[in-house]
Formats: sequence, C-alpha cells, structure tokens
Amino acid sequence: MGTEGDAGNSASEGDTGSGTATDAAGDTHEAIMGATYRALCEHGYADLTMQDIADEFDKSRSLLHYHYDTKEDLLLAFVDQMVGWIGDRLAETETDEPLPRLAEYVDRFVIEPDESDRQTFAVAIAELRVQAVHHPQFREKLQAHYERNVETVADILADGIEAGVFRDVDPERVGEAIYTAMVGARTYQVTLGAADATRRMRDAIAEFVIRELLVADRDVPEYVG
Amino acid sequence: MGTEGDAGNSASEGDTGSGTATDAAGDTHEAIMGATYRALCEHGYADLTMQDIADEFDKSRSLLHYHYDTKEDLLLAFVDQMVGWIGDRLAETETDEPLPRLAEYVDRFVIEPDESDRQTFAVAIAELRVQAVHHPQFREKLQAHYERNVETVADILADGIEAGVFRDVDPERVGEAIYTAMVGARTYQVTLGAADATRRMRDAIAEFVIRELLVADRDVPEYVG
Amino acid sequence: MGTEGDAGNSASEGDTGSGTATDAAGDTHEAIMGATYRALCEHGYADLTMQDIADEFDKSRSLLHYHYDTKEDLLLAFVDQMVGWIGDRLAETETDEPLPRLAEYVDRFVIEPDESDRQTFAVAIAELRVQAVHHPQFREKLQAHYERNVETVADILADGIEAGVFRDVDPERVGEAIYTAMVGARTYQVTLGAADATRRMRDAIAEFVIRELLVADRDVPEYVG
Amino acid sequence: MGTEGDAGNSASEGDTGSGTATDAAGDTHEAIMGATYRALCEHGYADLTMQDIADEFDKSRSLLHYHYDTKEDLLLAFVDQMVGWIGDRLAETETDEPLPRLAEYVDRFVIEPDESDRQTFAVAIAELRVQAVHHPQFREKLQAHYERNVETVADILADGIEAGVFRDVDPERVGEAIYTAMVGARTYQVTLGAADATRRMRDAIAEFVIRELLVADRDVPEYVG
DNA sequence: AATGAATGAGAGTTCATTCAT
DNA sequence: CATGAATGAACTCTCATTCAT
Repeated sequence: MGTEGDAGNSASEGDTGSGTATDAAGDTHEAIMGATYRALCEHGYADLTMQDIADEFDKSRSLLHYHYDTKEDLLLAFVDQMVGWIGDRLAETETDEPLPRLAEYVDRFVIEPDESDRQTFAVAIAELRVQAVHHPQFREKLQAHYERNVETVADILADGIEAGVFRDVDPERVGEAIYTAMVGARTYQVTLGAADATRRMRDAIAEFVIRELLVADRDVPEYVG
Repeated sequence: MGTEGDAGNSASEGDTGSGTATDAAGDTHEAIMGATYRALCEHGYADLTMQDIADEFDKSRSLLHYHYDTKEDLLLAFVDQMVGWIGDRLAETETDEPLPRLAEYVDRFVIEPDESDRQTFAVAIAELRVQAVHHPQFREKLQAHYERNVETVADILADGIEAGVFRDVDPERVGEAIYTAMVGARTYQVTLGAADATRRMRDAIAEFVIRELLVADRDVPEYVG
Repeated sequence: MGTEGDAGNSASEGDTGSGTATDAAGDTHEAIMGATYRALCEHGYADLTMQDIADEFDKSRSLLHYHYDTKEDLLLAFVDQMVGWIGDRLAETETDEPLPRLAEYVDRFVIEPDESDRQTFAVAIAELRVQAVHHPQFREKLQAHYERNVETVADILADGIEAGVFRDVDPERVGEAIYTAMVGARTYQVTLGAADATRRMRDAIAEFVIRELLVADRDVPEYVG
Repeated sequence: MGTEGDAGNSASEGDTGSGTATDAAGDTHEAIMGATYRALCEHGYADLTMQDIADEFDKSRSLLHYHYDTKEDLLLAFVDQMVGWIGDRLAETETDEPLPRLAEYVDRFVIEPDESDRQTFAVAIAELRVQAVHHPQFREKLQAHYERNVETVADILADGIEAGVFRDVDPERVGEAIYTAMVGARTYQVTLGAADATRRMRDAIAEFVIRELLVADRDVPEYVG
C-alpha cells in the first residue's frame, strides 16, 4: 500500500505476544479501532452509529462506552489510530538516493483499481478530513498528519538539493504541492470513481515536477516518465 | 469569487423581476436552497438536520417537506443548485488568449484569508464530495461537475496548443492534473486551515506546469511566476 | 347486490337531471362521498387521510374542507350516505308472499366470490361499525341502520304470522337473530376470506330457522333447502 | 369470562414466581401486551399510538421499540397474545356430555351488561378482525383463530352425533353457523350497544338449532329454552 | 368554487448514553 | 469486563387544518 496505510482489519496484527492483562486491554482497543474502521467504511461518517461499530465488534454497544466515554472520544482515538497507521509507514524506504525516494513516495499514492482496501482507507481519511472543519480536535490531529507528510517529502527534496541532485527549490513549498496534488487526485479517484486518477497525477508530477527538479547536466533516469 | 461559486445568501440575485406567482414559487425554492447552504456550512453535512435548515429559513419546517418529499430529495436538489451556481461562472472569461485564460482559471481557485464566503463554499463542496462515496445520486451529479471542470481547462489547453502557444501535451490529462491539484490544495486550505495553500499551489503550477507548457522560443510572460 | 348496497362509484347515479346550481352542489357532494368510499375501501379506516380522499376526487384537499369543516364532519356525512344507500334498497321486494320475501331478504346477504364490489362494500360497513364504539355519532347513525334492518325482517315475519304462514314467534327476536347471524357470516367472509360463509349461513338459516317457522301442515316449499 | 378471554390487565397473573432474569423479560413482554390491550380498548385501533401504549406502560416509549422494532411488530405480537389468551380457554369444559358442552360453549358468548371487561375484550377482537382486511399477517393469525373456534364446536357436534345425541348433520357447517352467529350478535352488542343481543342469540340458537339437533325420541332437556 | 402554500401538533423511530447486574 | 434494559432527546416525516388569492 501507499503512504497512507491499509490497516483496518489488520488492526489486531502485530504484538499478539503474550496473554498479559496489558495485552488484553491493547487487543480490545485495537479490536474497537478495527471495528470502527470497518463500520466507518461501510456506513460513512455521517451515518455512523455506535451500533454500527458494535456490529463490527463481536461485543456489545455498552462495552464501547465502557472503554470510551462518548462517541466523540472513540472517534478521536480513532483519528489517532488512523494517523498512526499511516505514520508508521511514512518513514519506510528502500533506498537512500533522493530521486528514487521521491519517486517511491509519489508512487505510494497510486491506487490500482483492484486495491479495494486502500481505496476504502483513502475514503476513510477523506471523511475524517472533512469533519476537521467542524471539530477542532480532529483538525489538530490531522494538521499534524499533513505537516508530517509534507515534511517527509520536503526532507527528500532537501537531501536531494544538498546532494546536488535537485535544483535549489524551496523544499517545503514543493513538498506541499506534491503532497496536496496527490491527495487531490486520490480524493477524486476514490470519491467520484475516477479510475487511475492517482496514476495520471503521478505521471504528471514525474513529467512536470520531478523532471524539472533535476539539475540540468544529469541524465533523466527511468523513474521519470 | 473563484471558479466554484460564492452563492448561498446571494441566492435571490438575478431575475428580481416582479411579484408574480412564478417568482413566488421560484423564490421559495431559492430561499430553501440558500437556507440549506447556510445550514450546511454551519453544522456540516453529518450533523445537518431539517430543523437546522428550517432555522435558516423564515418558514416552518413542514414547508420544507411540502416542497421536497424527503431530506434526501432536498439535498439532491441542493447538489444540483451548488453545481449550477459554479457552472454558471465556469465559462466566464475576460480574454481569449490561452495563456491568460489558463492563468485566470487557476487564479480563481486562490482563496484569500479574508474571503470567508468562498472558504465556506469550498467546505460545502468538499462535504458533498465525500458523501458521493455512499450516495450514487450525489456521485453522478458531482462526476458531471468534475468532468465539466476538467473539460474547461482542457479546452483552454487545446486552444493554446492549436494556437502554437502550448506544447503538444494531452489537454485532458494535464487539465485533470491542474484541476485536481488545485482542488487538493483548496481542500487542504479550507479543512485544515492551511493558510495560502491555494496561492502556493497556483504558484507551483505556474512554475512547474505552465512554464513548461510554453513553447521554447516564446518569452515567459508575466503570468508565470 | 344484496341488502347492503354496492354504491360507491355509482355515487353520481340518480338525479343527474339538469345543470342547476343546486345540482352542481349535489354532484360535488356525491362526488366526495364516492371518493370517500373508494378511499376507505383502498386504505381502510385507520389509514384513511384527507389526501387519500382527495386523490380519489379530482379536486384538491382544500376543497374537501370547503365543503366539510373537519374530517369528522365528512365521515359523519359519509356514514349517512352509506346508510342511505343501503336503506334505499331495503324496501325493494319482488313479491308480497312472506316466505319468498324472507328467503329473498336472506339471499341478499349472500356474496359470491366474483362480487368484489359487494365484498368491498361490506368491508366498509364493517369498518364503520367498529368505529361506532369510539364515536357516539357514528353509533347513533348505525344503530338506526341496524334497527331498520331488524325491523324489515320483523315485518316480514309479522306478516307471515298474521297470514298463518309462520308460527307465532316473536318477530323482533327472530328477526334480529336472522339479521345479526347473516351479518356475522358476512363479516367472517369479507374480513377473513372465508369463501361462501354467507351462502352457508343462508342455508343454515333456511334449514334451521325458516323450516321451523313454517306451520306444521304446510308443505315445505322449494325456498327452504 | 366466555370463550374469548378477558385477559388484558390480568396479564401478569399466573406464574408470579421469583425475580429471575427469565421472569423479568417475560414480565416486560406481558406488561407491554397488557398496556397495548388497555390502550387499544381506550383509543381504538385507528387512533392507537405508541404513546398511548407507553402511557399504559410504566416504562418509556423507547422501551417499546427496544422490544419490538416497529409498531406493526408489536401489534402482530399482540394479535398472537389475544388469540393465545382466548385459545387457552377454548378447550376448558366442565362436562363430557355433548349437549351440556354445546350449551356451555354457546353460553360463554353471552355478555351481561355488567361485564365491562368482557365487553371491552370483544371490542378489541372486533377491531383487530377488521384490520385483517388490510393486513395479511393479521388475517392469517385470525383465520387460524376462527378455524380453531369452529373446530371446537364441530368437535362437540361430532361427538354428539357419534353418541347418538345429535342428528347426523355436517358438524363443520353447523359449527361454523353457530360460531359466526354468536360472534355476529356479540359484535352487534358491543359496537352498537345492543343490550342482551348475545343472550337473545343464545336463546335463538337453543330454540332453533339445538332443539332441532336432538334426535326425536329424546326428551328436550332444561338446557334448551 | 377552488387552489397552493403554509403551519403546528404529533406520529413512529433512532440513538448516544446510563445503569444494575 | 461485559451485558441487556432502559431512557430522553431529537430526528424525519405526516396530516388535518387554515388562509390568501
């Protein structure tokens, strides 16, 4: 999957280490987050009820309130979870070279038609982002997420500039443009069903941005269309 | 205002003819659409109730149901209205020259911090777009809207290519990239409060895309950063 | 049709004489009664709305209120209409001889499976009768209707007794029994779909009651099973 | 009470065992059925609201929806309850001899003026029966109830025929006639306030039907007027 | 006579939340 | 930890009725 995770039903993966009380609590938490994710995907934020979440959980509605006082608390924790799922993947990289890293970053946004999990995940993110307008607490968490993403690209760009691979542009500005453009294309693709919109944006960025970023005397490598 | 209208409380502008029966009906319709717009902006789609709309209306709640059988019907009509408000402005242009027209198109997305109406309008659009995932009827209407936007840029590009102003790129592809990138930046700006994100994206497009589009032997005009 | 009319869409039959203002008013009244009848049959009393009636009428809902202040007023008038429709037929008879008249009276209750109009009419009567419990004004009107029916049989019986055809029973008592038994069977048939229940009751009355009523030295005529 | 129960506020009678969980659930169910019965009697089916039922209940309106998804579900369960209340009493008898049993069966329909509970119950049954026309699910349940009643009389008659007490008539046909005639009289009495109509019908049946049924050489016993 | 627009009361239903167990 | 029962507020929608035209 791309930059912004696939998680969801893979919620309970990971540290299913021992059977301690701490783990049990953690498992319940993860199970609720997973249930929330699935319920959100199925019903949409506007129609999401505690019952919908409980239905995806194998436990009762009351138990949700035992763990989270209110629906809002639960959703706040869920935003953290979402952001966390993504963030964990953000730093992953297979190379240290700036150009491949930049290409890799952009590539991660491309959603193929058969990747329904990632599509679903992107929808969930889009849902939450819109709620940020009316929920300051959502906003703060998602702002941090956006900034972290921008920073990730900016770091790649800064590295490339320092290494003499990229022109001397403002890494923050260009990073933001790349990130928000990819998110724009992704939102278009997943909300309105514009097949391959992410792929086309990736290509456009490769052609118009990345190619331009390269210092003149270098060869244009394969990563750039 | 930019490409995607300011409408809402300006609902009754236009044919302020006389007090005929036709106007009365039309006025009520427009009043409801305006009330819906204001209620949507204030409460957000997820929390929007018929009461909220009635509160922005100077008539009773039941009257909403008299004119629209269900909440869904009303919102469907509202999507049409939104799309219509925008579409009416889309074709407007002050010049026929491709480059200024392209610059003008992109400029229209820039939202200044003091333009709260346009910010609010952009939020409303973003809200509706997310609902498209779960509401096929919303999706269809918004798909048409998106395609109309892309087509508008594509036409400008095609004209420019034919006039020898732009390089021979695929107008559709590039047009889509420009549109979805601007929308992505706008969504970032209005949902997460990223001040000037639209301005920065406009600049990035001018620098990376428009400049690249120009045929080599032309001077780079003022429109481009 | 039997004792209790078929009316309904035949509402406007009768005095469609001239085009005077009085007739116009009468026509509207009859049209509303007819519409009410059809709406009642289609929706049932419990679900009957003014809109349902207006839908069967070719006029607006408001017009109903122009002619009848309230729904209750309209329904009260409708009960009168129903009772009237039936009453008009009650006195009709083809013969003066007590036995055939009694047989004729009972026969009129028999509803054949293909007589959907009469079935529908009987349902309407049953609906109204139940409302009598909670609506004193309905009750009064229907009590009079019942008594008139009982009286009709009682008269036949009294005539027969006087003529020496029937035994000296209490005409009122036996008349009531015959009438309420036939109505019971009819209600069974039309509400629970008990095919031919009216026919079977008619036969049972012929066998057990009418045969018994005949004075001993007479031959049992064909009317009696 | 007669054949068709008195129930209602006597809902919780019977197993007032302990405070087990089972009882609690059962009690609530019974309490709702009882409240529904009382509300139905007071307001009539056509005007019966969930609020009316809740008012007769000592719990909240929402609890009704907790136990029954919809008003229709609740009423469907209520029809079952009504039919059940009656059915439980149907088989009860104090004797094995056909003639007394038949007399006993018919006697049970007689409602004295002071038996307001039974009168009320009969009204409720009549209300539900009319709804059967428009509600197939009501119809099925009530059809079974009617058939069970007819069968009960038919069984008595068949026993009597086999025992040589009654003439060789068709038990089903005569049973149906007796049952529907009694119900017809009862409906007359309780909806239109025809005092003693059930008693008069009982007498008429004794005189015209039961007396006729007896084989010729027997003495007419006291049971038959 | 006839209508469309408008309203207020109240209908059935949903839902987040609480509480006793 | 876990639940079923219970609640009150609020929601969408309906309907008889009124009123201006």
